[in-house]
Amino acid sequence: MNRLNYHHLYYFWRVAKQGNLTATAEKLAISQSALSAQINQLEHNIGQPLFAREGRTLVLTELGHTVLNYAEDIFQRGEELQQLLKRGVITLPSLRIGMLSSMSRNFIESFMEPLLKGKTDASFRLLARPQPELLDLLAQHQIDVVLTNREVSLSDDIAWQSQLLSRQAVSVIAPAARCDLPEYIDPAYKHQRWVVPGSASPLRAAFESFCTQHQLEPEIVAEVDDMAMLRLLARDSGALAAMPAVVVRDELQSGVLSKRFDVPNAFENFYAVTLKRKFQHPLLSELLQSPMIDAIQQATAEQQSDAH
Amino acid sequence: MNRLNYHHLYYFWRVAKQGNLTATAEKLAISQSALSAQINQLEHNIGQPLFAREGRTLVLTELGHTVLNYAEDIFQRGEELQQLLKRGVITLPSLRIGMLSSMSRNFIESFMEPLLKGKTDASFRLLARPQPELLDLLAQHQIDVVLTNREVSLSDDIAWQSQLLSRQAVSVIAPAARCDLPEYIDPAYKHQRWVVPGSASPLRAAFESFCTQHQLEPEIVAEVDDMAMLRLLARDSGALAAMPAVVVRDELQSGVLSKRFDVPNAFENFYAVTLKRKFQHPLLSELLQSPMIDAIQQATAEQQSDAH
DNA sequence: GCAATTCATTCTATAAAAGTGAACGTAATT
DNA sequence: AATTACGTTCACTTTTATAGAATGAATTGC
Repeated sequence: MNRLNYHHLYYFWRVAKQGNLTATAEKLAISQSALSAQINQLEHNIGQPLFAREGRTLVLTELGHTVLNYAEDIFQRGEELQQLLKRGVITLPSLRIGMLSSMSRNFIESFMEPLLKGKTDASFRLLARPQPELLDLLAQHQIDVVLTNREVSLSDDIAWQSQLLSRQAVSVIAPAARCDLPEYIDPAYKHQRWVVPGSASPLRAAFESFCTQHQLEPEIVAEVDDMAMLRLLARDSGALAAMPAVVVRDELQSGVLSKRFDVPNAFENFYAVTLKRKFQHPLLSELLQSPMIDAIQQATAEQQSDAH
Repeated sequence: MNRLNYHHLYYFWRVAKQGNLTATAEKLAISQSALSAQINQLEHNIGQPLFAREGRTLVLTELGHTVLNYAEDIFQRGEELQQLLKRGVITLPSLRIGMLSSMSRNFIESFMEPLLKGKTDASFRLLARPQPELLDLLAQHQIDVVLTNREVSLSDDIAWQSQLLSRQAVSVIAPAARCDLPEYIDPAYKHQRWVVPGSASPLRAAFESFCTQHQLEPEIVAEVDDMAMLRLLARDSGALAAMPAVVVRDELQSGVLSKRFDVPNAFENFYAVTLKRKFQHPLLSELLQSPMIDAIQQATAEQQSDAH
């Protein structure tokens, strides 16, 4: 390998982010043959493939992912420079946050609090998608962080970095009209109508095991994957709900709903998943070490030791 | 400006660091005419000069310095990538430390302590030079940090960042044979032989004013700019010495020398000067926030409040 | 299951770029 | 005043990038 050709690397960066040669060629306003040739040259110089040609699509190899990480650092900084040269000021790029569709909006909101009331002038973008798509976007550096309540499984060629942000107990939530129900498990709960998380959720499993243990025979009115939806149903269906209290924070405060008790040993975990990279978006670094996170983690630690 | 040409930028980087077109062209194994043309194109694309042609030399403009900062981030990361691709491992580049020749070696050593006994496998390079040369090297990104006891004056086009590391009291140091001398200012000090810092040093000024104030009439045996030399003279000349205690830390500990008292309101400041950059060498970040620095700064704060 | 479609690769010719070397212009040096 | 050091300019050559057409291989649609 002679000297790294930064234009080849630039093309690689664009293609790897896009995941598609034809579309990238169009964006770059060159022919796909040219683009293909340039990327081949890069691979040839390096001596190893960056893409695996699977069928008619390009998939990053492990090395490809590594190189993409570097390229991301290099060209993000380059884009910043270009902006500076054009406009005379540096504006931080938006922080791109991906959230799992089914997550609690309240949780997300409190996570982003420093951004909202921030002295920072930077903007952010937020998108809600299913988990696999989020991880794809993350791998391609289309987003900076994924907020999820599902653990990520380790992948061969991508170095995820997963930070536990918070651990919420699952609570039994009742409408105001049912606040006669006791604040502990009791035969009164034996035959009740419930709205519960979807069966894909670990919360649901915990709830089911809790029912079995205490011989509850719940009538499941609705099972819903989406926490925002679950919240509405908890509020409006008249049924009991099993869910993390944070989801209905506002309603608990206003008294529309009331929490009866926590389901023991049932937790929802919240994770921030990022790629292992040298240079993190400065706003993200701020969020991940914000005092709110510390508070949550401390509380989490207490919960855990309480559980003992 | 179309799209940033990274090869132009690369050449610019090399030339700006070297400060000389001909030599850079030779290193890059291209003709200087080619190099000149490429850099002209970069400037033409940007629309503004990056170098001022002063006589027969190239001097970075203010914009040039800004661009160099970005280029440094970009291509240092690129070099890392190349190394990874070639050797399969990432080894941190050496941390390049510039020290003012006249500084206390003990101070430098304690500053670098985390590096020496570090779990880190990274190496460092250390060079001692006069202040202006150090600042030049820093501006050209040839070194990562300058350790100095002389304040840096603000420059038009370079954004220095100067961090006060430590503040050392100036002490009166005596050979073991003279430890009969009192531990406070006393007529006994009126006629003594002294070795003292050179007249360029603020320490010397402080010492002189101290002498005037207490009507001492010192016989100056030697005045020396270099702290390492001063240390040797303090140890071997038999004369008293005015210097920061840290310089002769070892001798004080072993009892070869003894500290009589601190000269009031006379301090030597130690600064770490860096360029304002987004991505600092990781080892440097470590050093600048090491517990040793905290300790020193705390002690400094106490000294300062003591002085009140 | 066969055409149509999508997406990447390969090949050749051409256009664009980066490169050389000699000549030139200035400032500093002797 | 001659020499040297260093950067620029110019005419020319070499290298590299690109377009476009042809090819191949995997999906998609009927």
